[in-house]
Amino acid sequence: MKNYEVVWILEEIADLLELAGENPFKARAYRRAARSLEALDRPIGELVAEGSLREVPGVGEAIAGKIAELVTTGRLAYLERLRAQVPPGLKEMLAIPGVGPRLARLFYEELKIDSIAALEEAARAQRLRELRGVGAKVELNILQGIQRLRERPARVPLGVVLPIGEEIRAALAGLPGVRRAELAGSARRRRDTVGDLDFLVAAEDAAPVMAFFTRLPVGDEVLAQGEKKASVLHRGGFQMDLRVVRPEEFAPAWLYFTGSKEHNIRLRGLAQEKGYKLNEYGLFALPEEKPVPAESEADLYRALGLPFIEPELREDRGEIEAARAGALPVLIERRELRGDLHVHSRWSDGTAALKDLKAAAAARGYEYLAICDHSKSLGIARGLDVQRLRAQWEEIDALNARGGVRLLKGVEVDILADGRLDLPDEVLAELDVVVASVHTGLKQEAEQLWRRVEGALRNPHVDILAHPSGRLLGQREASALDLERVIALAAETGTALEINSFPDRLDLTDLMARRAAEAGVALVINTDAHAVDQLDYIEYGVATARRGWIGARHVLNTLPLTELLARLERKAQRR
DNA sequence: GCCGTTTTCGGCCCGACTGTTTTCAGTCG
Repeated sequence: MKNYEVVWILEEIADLLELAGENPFKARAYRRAARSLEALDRPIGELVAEGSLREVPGVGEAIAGKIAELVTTGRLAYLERLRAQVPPGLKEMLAIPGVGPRLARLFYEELKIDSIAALEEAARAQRLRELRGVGAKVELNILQGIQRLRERPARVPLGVVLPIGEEIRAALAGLPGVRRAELAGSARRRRDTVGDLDFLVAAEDAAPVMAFFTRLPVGDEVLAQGEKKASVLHRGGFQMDLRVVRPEEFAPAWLYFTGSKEHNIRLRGLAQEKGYKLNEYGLFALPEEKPVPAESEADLYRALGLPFIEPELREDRGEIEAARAGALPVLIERRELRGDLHVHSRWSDGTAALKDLKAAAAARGYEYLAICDHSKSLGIARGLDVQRLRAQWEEIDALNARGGVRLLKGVEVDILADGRLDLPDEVLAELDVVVASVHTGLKQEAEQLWRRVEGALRNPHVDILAHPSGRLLGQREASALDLERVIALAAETGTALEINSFPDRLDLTDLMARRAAEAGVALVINTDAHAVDQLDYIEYGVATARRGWIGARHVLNTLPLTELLARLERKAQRR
């Protein structure tokens, strides 16, 4: 059983406990355990086998017992009892904005409503308003909520919302009376997808900022509006939230609204231990609530006895413990990258000429750029055969003769459905960089996929496995390939794994990249750019790496050119 | 259900907004 399957089940138990009207702290305990296990860097089965499950924060005797049952038998009697007790439709109702466990339960107990469809019908028939605490407005909101649920895109890729967020942030920052405007929430933490875009503004007078925000041309509908807080639905279907605070409240507010929720809960717990109260307005010494001065987030962390924690780490995935122990990682920064090792040109399905890519790389301060066009089997992408590949080398040599950014001869060679590579070894041996990837047969069984990838990893000429899971955000799930096995073999063979920066890939994910780095696997942050401007996608790959606790020492394309080439050569010579 | 330089029992993060209410419950983040 996969870790994420255990996590889902614990979350389902939490939902069901809430719907059953159980002690809410019990449900929270299951959620906390789920969060801890999500961040675990080992298979849960191993912990069960060695009896160390209870060392995981939030996992006590009862939950450990249930996980053990689940992992060893594949079933959980407790869950089955809960499922039998709570109709499945109640859980589905929780997805409707404005419907929580109490309302779902009320609808079921009083009106026997056990599905979204039945709820919609009852709301239309105006039967919900008969219930105590429910009026016409709630009924209307539920109908709109159901509508929105059907229309809304799930979470939106970071690469889509971040440019929008930055533009609006800049506009807010330019308003008269605004001292500061920043992104917060999951966009600031650089999660791969963003549910809603959060803005925080420091201003003495909130009214003009609220007025501007609720009348943005890109806004479709104002969902909520108070004196200092508003929510607007963006035309793209995602929600945008604004908070306006007084300038002296900015630091605690930014900390608070950046989250994650789980990180905040831990910080508040630490504050309590130290005799403080922490909220979005500041840190206060109890019992008289005397404010503790803090001009920055770093001041607040310091008051709690911690060093500054980078936003990308704030997920309660061990960063609090690491901070307390003085063991926070030094995270990679974009300027540390000396080149991009996976770029397409006009030679296959890219749009840019080699000379323009070279100029663009120079403009970004790079030392090298690997041209990795597709190999011939990818006909749809005008993949290169040996002859055209050699012709491309001539152009590369001519450009390199002029000095400046060094173009590396590379290829993105297809791992064919039968496991062979799409180019002969003797050709691969002549290249500076070989990136291998699976583009077809992504729906194969895990074992079949594994045999294909295993062959590529064991090939002495393959330097990098690109976009290992094959996922496309919002379009295609990760393949069944067992990435734990890939990581183990990549470590053994000295093959690097790619963090692909393309906004709908971000593959490896933050968590998998972290596991790979911890297993001693070298990582490469690439864009997979098919156009000049896409070289800037590198920002999202760097963000993913940072969320994976990764520093420059784990990443091959931080190496100077000669060291990089020596490192790539080393694998080929291991045989 | 978890957890403990106050604690093995009694707590468990905290506030804004909304809607239905005459003082608060539910939801959300």
